[in-house]
Amino acid sequence: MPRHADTRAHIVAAASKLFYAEGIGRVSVDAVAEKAGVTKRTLYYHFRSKDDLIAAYLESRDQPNLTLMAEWFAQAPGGLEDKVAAIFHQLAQVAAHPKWKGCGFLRTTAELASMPGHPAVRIGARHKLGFAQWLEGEITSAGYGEAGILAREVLLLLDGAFSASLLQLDPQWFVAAGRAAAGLVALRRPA
Amino acid sequence: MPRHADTRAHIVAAASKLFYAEGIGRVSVDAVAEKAGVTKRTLYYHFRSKDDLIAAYLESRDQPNLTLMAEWFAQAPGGLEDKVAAIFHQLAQVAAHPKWKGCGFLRTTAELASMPGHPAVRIGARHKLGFAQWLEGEITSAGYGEAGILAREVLLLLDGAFSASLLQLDPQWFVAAGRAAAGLVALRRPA
DNA sequence: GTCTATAAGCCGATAGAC
DNA sequence: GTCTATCGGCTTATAGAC
Repeated sequence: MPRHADTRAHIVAAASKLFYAEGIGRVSVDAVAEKAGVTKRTLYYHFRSKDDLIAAYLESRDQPNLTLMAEWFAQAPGGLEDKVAAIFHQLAQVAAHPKWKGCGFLRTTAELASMPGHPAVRIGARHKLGFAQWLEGEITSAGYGEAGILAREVLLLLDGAFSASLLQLDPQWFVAAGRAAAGLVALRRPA
Repeated sequence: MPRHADTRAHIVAAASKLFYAEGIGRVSVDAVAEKAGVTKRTLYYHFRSKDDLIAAYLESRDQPNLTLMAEWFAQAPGGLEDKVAAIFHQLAQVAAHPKWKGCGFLRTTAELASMPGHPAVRIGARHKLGFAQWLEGEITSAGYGEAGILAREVLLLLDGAFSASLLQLDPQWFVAAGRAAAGLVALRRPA
């Protein structure tokens, strides 16, 4: 058990596992503290409130998730269509695991829909826009047109696939979404 | 206040308003009973548990929501592209209202992600598949090919737009999704 | 309308580093 | 000694159940 330096990081890691697995509303601060191996007092020393802890949870997943998708994209062979489709195919693999429970950003913001100004909602919104902006850059680099529109269309299909796969418990929705995304990309292929 | 016959329906109506506005986890059974004007005793006479009440909430929104979208589709002028796009444009209008909080089916099932067998999740899954099947029939009637695939692609864009509009608080995502959907439909236009 | 469990959040005290 | 990070226990509100 770390004594001071990375106690905060340990708490965030414990919170991430529980919040993702159960949903933020079903996880108590007591449960997070117990999982992290600290007392509630210590937890409240590092975080002002549960809401702050929720925001830290999403913040901690922002860059890792974007990096992972960027790696899938970069390592996929073929043209832009194939690289975009690769993100969906990798997600279909991930979604097949029993512990997969959809997109933590979407689920968390769905739970916080009645609190529009919540810091975690802002972080979720920024995360999704960050993905679209990164993808827009890749589309532009590949020489395709209407990069901004196209990147947003892919994001729509991605979030739709997160929702449908979770609801139907069927990762094949990612495959279907990937095909649709590749089709939309192909529509803008430069001459 | 109704005395016996449709007490159950009144409870469901009260629950629907509260669950949609606040999320199922943030609404207590007490709050539903008070809003419905019944005692908790009466509520537990009509529903075995809060989970049953949640399932009844989604069940009560299934047909009305499908009917509404079918009406938007039927009343829109133009070809299949225009009729599909009309659903998205109408939803953009609805999403502009301050009380709009996304799709109740998606938000509820997101909250219940850790309970895959929950009756409300099954109802949500059936609702979305019902939409896709209805749309598949319309696409087939219009003479377009690959109706099943196309209907699912439209559903993916629809659910993506629900997620993005809620997260970014921007109904324009429905317009963007509608354009993408119309594009995918046009790809399958019969010769 | 009462019961019991549990939620979020707060306070008094203290061990160890400098 | 002071300051930082920790702990155990406590308060108030509210949950679902009967």
